[in-house]
Amino acid sequence: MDGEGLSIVSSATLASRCGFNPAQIRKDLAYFGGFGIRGLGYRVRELRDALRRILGVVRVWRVALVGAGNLGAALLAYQGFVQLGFEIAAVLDKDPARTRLGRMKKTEVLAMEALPEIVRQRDIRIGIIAVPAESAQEVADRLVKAKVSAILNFAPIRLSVPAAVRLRNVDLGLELEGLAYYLTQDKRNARKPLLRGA
Amino acid sequence: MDGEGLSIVSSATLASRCGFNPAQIRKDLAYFGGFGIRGLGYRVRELRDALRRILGVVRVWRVALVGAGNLGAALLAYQGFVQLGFEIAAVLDKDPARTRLGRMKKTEVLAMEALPEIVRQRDIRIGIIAVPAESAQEVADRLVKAKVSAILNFAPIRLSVPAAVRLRNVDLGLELEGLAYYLTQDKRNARKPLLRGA
DNA sequence: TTTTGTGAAGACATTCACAGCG
DNA sequence: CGCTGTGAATGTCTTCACAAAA
Repeated sequence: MDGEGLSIVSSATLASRCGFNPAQIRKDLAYFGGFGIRGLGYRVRELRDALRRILGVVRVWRVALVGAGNLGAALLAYQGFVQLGFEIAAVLDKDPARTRLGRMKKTEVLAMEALPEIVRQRDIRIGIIAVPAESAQEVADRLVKAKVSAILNFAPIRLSVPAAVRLRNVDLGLELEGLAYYLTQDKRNARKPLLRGA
Repeated sequence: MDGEGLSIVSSATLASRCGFNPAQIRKDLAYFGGFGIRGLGYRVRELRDALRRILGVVRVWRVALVGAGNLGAALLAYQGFVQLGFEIAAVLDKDPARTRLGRMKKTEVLAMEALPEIVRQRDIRIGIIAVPAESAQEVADRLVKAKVSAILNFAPIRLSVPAAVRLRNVDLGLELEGLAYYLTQDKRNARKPLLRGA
């Protein structure tokens, strides 16, 4: 909106732009401290800066990416991260030689053994798991031992980590399943007695 | 569980395995029709089959993947899909020649012009958007025009599509932001007066 | 005026606790 | 007995509606 030259925005506009209810927007923003102006709305820049601060995006978070296969390469190439204040400060792989990115992108791929050292040296706080399901728990354990505070997991498996470690899962298969569920509800697939029986 | 030789499972076991409350498990399963046995639990295979039917995973869903860059390649390589009943029946790209996968994987990359035809021919119902944010809305429009019923969007942008089309978003940046938010709450980053002011 | 911030109402979700059934 | 299925109780989230403020 700042780019569009808007300097003020109302909860109603925000709501319609992102598909929520205006009251929702106000409640949520007010929860963090009420930086709107009655009768007017929210100053766009001020709001943006406040949200950045709240989300913790003012500082740069250094991230360790574990798994340099296709998904790892995609994440490494993903532009969005930088803008949001994330820096992939290290890429590791069980087998650094046989990766999909080699030394392309000028990123050296390290062996897993280097993890504790590199996390400490580069003050890394977040780990991304982009390895197959089989090795995901082991990688998670290593990340925890290396003292990252948060993990973003792309492996389709439920990891167990200490409560103190923030864990977030992105399961691509589950996302598709969610869509499939709604599709089966629709017209075409008749509402057969779904349940019971073979 | 079937693989582990378990033939019966209780809501309590299910709950502890996936981190929910037993009552929650029972409520949710009962909502779809009550296929448990009182005093005993749920028959594992029966439950699995019922869930598959409910989720619509008994049939194979054909998917069109748009965008053959890094992310597209990662999705194409992702094993999990097949097992869940998804088949990437077509890969398209604005510029089929300059893709990250070329003709590797034996998957031919088609030009966008082929979309309507291929969707019809191969009975594709789901589209995956793995293109940069700039072109995502255009791709979405094309998918809608080609009559897919659902879209899984990986571009970091809010798409607008007709209500009849199921839309699901996976925003990698947002996932990280969520983690960052919790990290800022923790010990280290002191709870400075977050709000107001520059 | 206009639009925020917010109690109160309403909707929705989770959990409890127990009747009912195998 | 043991465990499901389910009303009732509790808790949480969303929306309404309006006083307060610019």
